[in-house]
Amino acid sequence: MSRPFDVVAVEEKWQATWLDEGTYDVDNDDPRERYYALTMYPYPSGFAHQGHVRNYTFGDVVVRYQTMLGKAVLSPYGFDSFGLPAENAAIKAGEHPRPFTEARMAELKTSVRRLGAVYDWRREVYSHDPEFIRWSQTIFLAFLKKGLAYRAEAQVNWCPGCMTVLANEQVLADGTCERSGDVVVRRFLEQWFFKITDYAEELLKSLDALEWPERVKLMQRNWIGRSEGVEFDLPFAYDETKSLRVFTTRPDTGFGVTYAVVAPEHPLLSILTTDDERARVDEIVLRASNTTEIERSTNSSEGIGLEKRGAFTGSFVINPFTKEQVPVYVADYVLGTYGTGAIMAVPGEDERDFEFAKAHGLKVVRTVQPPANVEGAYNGEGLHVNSGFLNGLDVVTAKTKATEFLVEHANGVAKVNYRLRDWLVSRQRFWGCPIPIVYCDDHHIVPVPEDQLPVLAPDDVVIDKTGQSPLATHEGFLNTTCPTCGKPARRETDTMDTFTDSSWYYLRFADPFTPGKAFDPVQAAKWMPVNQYIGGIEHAILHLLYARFYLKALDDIGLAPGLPREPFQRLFTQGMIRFHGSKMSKSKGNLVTPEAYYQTVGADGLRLYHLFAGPPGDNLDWTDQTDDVIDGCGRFIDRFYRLWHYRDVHFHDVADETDYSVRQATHRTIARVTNDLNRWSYNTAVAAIMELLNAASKVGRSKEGIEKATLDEALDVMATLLAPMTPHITAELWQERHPDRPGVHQLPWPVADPALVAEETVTMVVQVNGRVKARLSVAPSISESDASAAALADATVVAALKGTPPTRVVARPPRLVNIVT
RNA sequence: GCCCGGAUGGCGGAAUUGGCAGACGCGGAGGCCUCAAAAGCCUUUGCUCGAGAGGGUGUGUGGGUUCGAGUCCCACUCCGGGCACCA
Repeated sequence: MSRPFDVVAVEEKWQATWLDEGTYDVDNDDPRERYYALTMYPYPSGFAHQGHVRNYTFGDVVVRYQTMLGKAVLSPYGFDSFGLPAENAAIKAGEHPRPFTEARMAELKTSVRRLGAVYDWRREVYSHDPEFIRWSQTIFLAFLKKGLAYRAEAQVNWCPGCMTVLANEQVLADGTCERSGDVVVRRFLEQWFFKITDYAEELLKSLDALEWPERVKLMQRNWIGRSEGVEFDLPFAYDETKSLRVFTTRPDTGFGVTYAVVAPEHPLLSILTTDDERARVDEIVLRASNTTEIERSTNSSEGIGLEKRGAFTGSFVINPFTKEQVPVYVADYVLGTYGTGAIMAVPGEDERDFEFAKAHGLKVVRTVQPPANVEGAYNGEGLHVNSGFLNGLDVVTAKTKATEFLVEHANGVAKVNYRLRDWLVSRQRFWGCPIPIVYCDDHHIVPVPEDQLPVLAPDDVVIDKTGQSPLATHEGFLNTTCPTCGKPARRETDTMDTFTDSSWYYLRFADPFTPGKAFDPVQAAKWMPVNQYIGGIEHAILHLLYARFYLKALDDIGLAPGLPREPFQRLFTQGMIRFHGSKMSKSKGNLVTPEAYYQTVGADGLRLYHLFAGPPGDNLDWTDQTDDVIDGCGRFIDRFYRLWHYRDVHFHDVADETDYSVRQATHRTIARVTNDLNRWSYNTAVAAIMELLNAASKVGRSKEGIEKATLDEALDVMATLLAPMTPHITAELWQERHPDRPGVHQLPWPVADPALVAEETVTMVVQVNGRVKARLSVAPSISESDASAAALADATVVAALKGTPPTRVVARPPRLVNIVT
């Protein structure tokens, strides 16, 4: 592309200006109305790719637009710089992860600056900064003190090859480790947890008030998984003083309980198991303990070996509804970690119970009358049958009655259960925030005193290819003394999940200035909550849930007084970029870097493309046509540049009707673009400005020409509207024409003149039997009868009617009249 | 399997409340400028019948509600995403 101006020079000039002058630095005591715009801080993966470009373009439009609306906009930048990829890359290169990570940070920083995205760089944070680590550890210890952090034995995915715990995502579908290929086993390990389950109800309830995409809220609701039911006792048949406690959401189906099931991990299992059955039960328990949860579920979805996944224990319990004895089974389809780890099985109304009953020849009793032709389990609405005192009742009523019955006769208690589990934060990794704990033989778990924080990982670690946690083998780090008694002690060698860093970084951004504090709540409160959070949909659950939990917990332990309990008021999730159909990512080697485009269409052209290509929330396909569209965006900027310099424009002196129509278009564009920006419809905002340029250009270049003031107004408005989107060229052109005025980005956002937005005449469509026959120009205030009369008087309409009298005339003035014959 | 979202020209997409389908852009066709090209500019472009005026048809498929449906309802197909034994 040949451009009418030097793109690179213009863009570099303004990038330097914004950076040197700190144009977008904001102080905590700024008197203007506040706006906190935050783009999720990135994992530093090197130079930016199109996903970053898209992300930071959207963020930058928000920052610049809100600034022009007169607000003090907080726009910080930082790095989620701990994490597995750096550790793995460092192992591969035989390097320490820090220089590796910092080199990638420098690269990404170069990229975002070159894009023209503006930040208050004084507030930059990164997770591996010793100061950030200090406060992450302080928060951990505060959680510990208030009982929100605890240590417990947990079943984890353990890779024997890597000698470490794996996250579920790191275990492949066939149950092997994604890195070493070893078969992953389940293992009990002492691990640190955060008590996020204490907040399940609040996390669920306060979702309602958030201006987030509904699907993200829905995903979180499902993840939390609230369910209401009853917990009650099934007495042992041989000894009614003992009982098996179960949880159900369907107490109304109690008459259909034909067996009970306990999880392989259930504490009463050995008591329930008779000698005759012990061998078969042990087999189930062994199998379950060697199988990951992923495998367990894979088996079920493929329907493999249900009869092998459970066995009779030899014992019976009494169904409190029927007083009948029912057998107790052990099966791995019941989870030890949910509810009471035991269930009442109702094969008539529960599909899993039905399948299991079929495989084991157990009795099936229907308690809710299903519609005709239902074969298997039926869990829908219906009237109760075979259910004693519940017969004839609908499900809701029967639930209430059955709950009352269980409360009275079976130690029943109404109970709410959540699918959400406590957050396991221990990672057997090196490149993360060390957990600040010391283990002493006498004093057990001892927190590292605050004046000894931060606990930093030593630099001279050997990171070799075994993948063994380097901290556990580093004698100098591992061996310490007990802060309480001074005797030799061991340090905790696990690090924290990196999601802990991203759970509070937004608070540090709000106030990284107050010495001796992670953040001063009074200062942070000036910015919080984040008004607009922008990021990828892949963080819909974990990051956004953990961050919500953190802020609530910080408030409850007294570290965040006066702050809101929700961090992110408005959330926007942008779509992914796909490259010929598959996800664009570094690991797939299909990155399209922005560098080449900076030379041709510039950052402005590339930004315009990302804004124009489609709805910001939709996925974007990078195809063979993409470069053509990007060139088109560059051409648009060039056409704007030429019109700005009156290229081929003719002027006339006295404004006429055509000029008036240009003025109308100008003000209507202000209204449209403002509305579009507020509703995240950047693609239509760009289209509206293109239309205005087309219209002004057409009139200006016509033989009759244009009045200068009219064209200048249109051009100034276009520059202002484009300023958040294509900041470089608009800043340059504005400075050129208005050297004495403030820069375009310091201007107030334009306001449309209502008189020019209002329409004097509108096109009214006349239909005959729903087909358009005529278009009439009418006043917007036209009455129903006038509209009908005008329609019926139209010659084309009369011709189309061919004398047939209308049976009905539907008038919807001023847009439409439909004549029905 | 369950739960969500989506399907509009050759392509990306627009149509905010049920009221002119296809804004804007890409691509295509024709033209102007030029010795020629690039760049730029102009015209045109859903499909189809017609020389034309004009007509028919058209928003994944089938049905429905309505004077009127891309938009609402029912059933289905395909695509994308989330969860995956949570009792």
